[in-house]
Amino acid sequence: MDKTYQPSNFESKIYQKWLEKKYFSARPDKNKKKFSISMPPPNVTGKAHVGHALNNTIQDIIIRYKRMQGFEALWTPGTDHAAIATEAKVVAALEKEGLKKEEIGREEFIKRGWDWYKTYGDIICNQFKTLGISCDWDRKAFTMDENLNRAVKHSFVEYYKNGYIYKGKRVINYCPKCKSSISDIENEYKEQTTKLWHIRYPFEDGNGGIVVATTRPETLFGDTAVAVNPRDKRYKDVIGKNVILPIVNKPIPIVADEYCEMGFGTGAVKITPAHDPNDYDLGLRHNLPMVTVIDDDGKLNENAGKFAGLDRIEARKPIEEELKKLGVLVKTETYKNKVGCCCRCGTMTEPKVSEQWWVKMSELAKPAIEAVKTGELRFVPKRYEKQYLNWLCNIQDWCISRQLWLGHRIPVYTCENCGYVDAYEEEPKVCPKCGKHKFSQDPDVLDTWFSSALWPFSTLGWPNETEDYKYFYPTNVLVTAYDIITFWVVRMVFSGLHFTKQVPFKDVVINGMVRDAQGRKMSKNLGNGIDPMEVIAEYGADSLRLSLVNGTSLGMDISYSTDKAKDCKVFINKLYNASKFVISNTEGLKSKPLSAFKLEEKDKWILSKLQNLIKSTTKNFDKYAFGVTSVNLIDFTVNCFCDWYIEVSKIDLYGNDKEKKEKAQNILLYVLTTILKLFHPYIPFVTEEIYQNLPEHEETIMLSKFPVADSKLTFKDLKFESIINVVKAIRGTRSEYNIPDNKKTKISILPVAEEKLLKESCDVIAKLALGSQVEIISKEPTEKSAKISTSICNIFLPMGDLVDESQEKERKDKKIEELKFEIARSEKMLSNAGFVAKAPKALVDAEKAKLEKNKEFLKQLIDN
RNA sequence: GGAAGUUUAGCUCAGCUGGGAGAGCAUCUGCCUUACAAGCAGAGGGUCAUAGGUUCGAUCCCUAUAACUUCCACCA
Repeated sequence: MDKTYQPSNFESKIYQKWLEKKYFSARPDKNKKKFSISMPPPNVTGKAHVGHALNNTIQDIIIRYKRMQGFEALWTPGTDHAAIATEAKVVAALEKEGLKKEEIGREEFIKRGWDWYKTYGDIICNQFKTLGISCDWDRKAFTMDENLNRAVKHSFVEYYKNGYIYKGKRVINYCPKCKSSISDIENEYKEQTTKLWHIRYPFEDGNGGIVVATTRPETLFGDTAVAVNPRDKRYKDVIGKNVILPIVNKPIPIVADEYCEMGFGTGAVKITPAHDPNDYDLGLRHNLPMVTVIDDDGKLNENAGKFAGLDRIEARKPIEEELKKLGVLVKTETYKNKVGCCCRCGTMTEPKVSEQWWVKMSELAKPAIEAVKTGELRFVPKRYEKQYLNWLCNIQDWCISRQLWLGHRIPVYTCENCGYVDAYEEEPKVCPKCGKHKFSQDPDVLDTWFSSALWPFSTLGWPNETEDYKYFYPTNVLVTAYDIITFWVVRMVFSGLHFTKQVPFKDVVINGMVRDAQGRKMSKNLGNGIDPMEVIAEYGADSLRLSLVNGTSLGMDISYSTDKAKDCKVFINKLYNASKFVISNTEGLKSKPLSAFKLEEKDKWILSKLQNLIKSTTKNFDKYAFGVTSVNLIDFTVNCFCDWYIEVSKIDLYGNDKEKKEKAQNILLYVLTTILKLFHPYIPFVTEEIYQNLPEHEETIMLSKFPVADSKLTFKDLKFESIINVVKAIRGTRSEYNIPDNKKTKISILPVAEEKLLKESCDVIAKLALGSQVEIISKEPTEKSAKISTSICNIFLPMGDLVDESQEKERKDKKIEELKFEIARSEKMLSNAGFVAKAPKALVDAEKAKLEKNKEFLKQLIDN
């Protein structure tokens, strides 16, 4: 082993070995229980970020834990083609070459897409590998793979034949930059400061009129009515009349509709059915014509007259000028509102009437709601089920068509001869209606989430009933961030329930978002993103992994800075060094069962604590409470094992008693091995590295058996605790007297209880409390000493003239005060009739015992 | 407008079914003690956001308030 912990020396080597030995691979095995996870597939658009690292670390902890418990543990990795995002990247790459996608054509563009998928898919997967995650890479899937495409087509056709998919015209969100429709959840509302234009629409005689307030003057050309509230007295008399649409000079009606809020603006709204979802509905109610004024590029079209060709936003200024000129611009005011933006590119989306493919949601949503209500599907933490239910209970139909080239093409074909339209899993050869052979396929592709929705089962071979599918499906747990509950979790659940009649996973574990040290979102604009690869390069993958989960609680956001990885590296270094100590002192050891040895108090202490640690680790892992578990593991390693047991063990290791030495070696090795195994899911590399250097070990730690608590190694009444207290008391007093650690002192102990224990522990006390000599005495020494009282003994540090009488008195008085306070507190509690009557008996008894003990201690203190 | 979350040490956060407030980092003091100076030992530091309530007992449960965050819906 290296002198110091240097992760880069072994991490990639170990990973390579794991891969070669196929430790990650899982195959159906009837003799074992299975445990399966499908990895949320990262997009092939970019590099891994810290969020991926967190998400994958959690999954890896789970899967490694289960694998060590003997489950046939499958973790399926893969990537997502992210239709819209990838298309944008490929378009941008083309632009650099001075090309447009139309110029190279659909086929060539798709080819370029595949180059992209390959390159970036490999990049992100390789980055994931450096994290040390143990997914079965041989099963790596991609949402555009042929078998997944088959699953997409199969499910589409199934939905289609059963009437869940339909084509419909309505207002959708259209991104003029991506040149595609997007679904409602992809439309993000962002606050902006703009103007509110108050425009007068004159009556037909050219006088008066109605003033409307709008944030979108450029849609004026598409106005086909002005609406007012029917109960609005101000406009009672004008309903049914016409006003003249300025610039266009066209009469449009004033209609009455509850949609108008009387209190807002002037109470009158211009209605543009082609460019606003609410206006569209209102238009339908009032039978209004629809006039489209903005084209697919976001520019005004011929209906805007001389403004045609202008960008929708840029057109505002000249339109304002024109309105001013016409004398119909009443006023403008600054105004804050929210506008829909494309979640991929941030461009303001354009509500647009168009014909798209939809999935009818109301029926599909029902079983998905039930699954949570019955507990078949469980969210951890539970509160996230509200987000899920809230969305599903108010669900709208899902717009699944995208006007893109990358992605799964919609398998709907039209017979060019008779016009018969249908969905087909395989490209149709013969028209079932007319028998002719020429078809045209729908040009659109599917929303990327359509294929992701099938992920947990399509990656296992569905729609075929493969062995994998039968054995591993449904998966056990899904780990994902809360931001895609609606995008993805919901859709997997209803798709899974519909197609496989089962929930695709039992537990949904929600991890938080990783933010920067100030709690801000990591973003390119702020430049505050942390590259996990850089963290790994500097501190190692184990440190990164541990730093992302240690001390966190599930579902909470994490403010991350690389300092955390540094802190973890410091700890791992500690573990590494402790291991080196154990290994160098157990060379060639043939271990024996610990029952073969006569255990002392210190041994019982560490062994009992370890059994409790095993129990709590298992319990917490089963609850997905990884944050608290690693804190406990670190605490035990540092504060029990390193600080006390290792130090104490040196007495036996370097002493002359052979049996004691062998016992110490066995216990050290057992405790270390157990710690390594408990820690392995968090820090797989370093634990494997150390494990391989142990005098006894199996082929790999990752397939070794996860520790189980041994009741034979669990003891009650851990007396070593009082020795620890003695040591701490001496150390404290030494520090009080400013005795430097390089100066040892004589320690005399006058027992008041546990005399045998104290006698046996003289060497321990000498070692840990820097005693030049430790003696058990039967009466107070005559030498001038500092005196320390503990519950089992009085301790004397003979220091001659250094002893400060007032300090001594102060310490004694302080201790007496403390005890008196404690006693008063206990007496108060016990004299409270309510407490004695209602509190649990064990608690009352414990309080009584404590009171007695303290009273005795106090008496002893005062008497001496 | 609807919903959820957060508020605990200087900082970042833990705190399981209500029974004496914890960690890491930072700070101060002393030590190169043969696993570790990336270390060891000791110390200081908190009205658990505020106000009520329930309870023998509240950081924890309930109500209200304040600040911040997130999700959903969205007013021209």
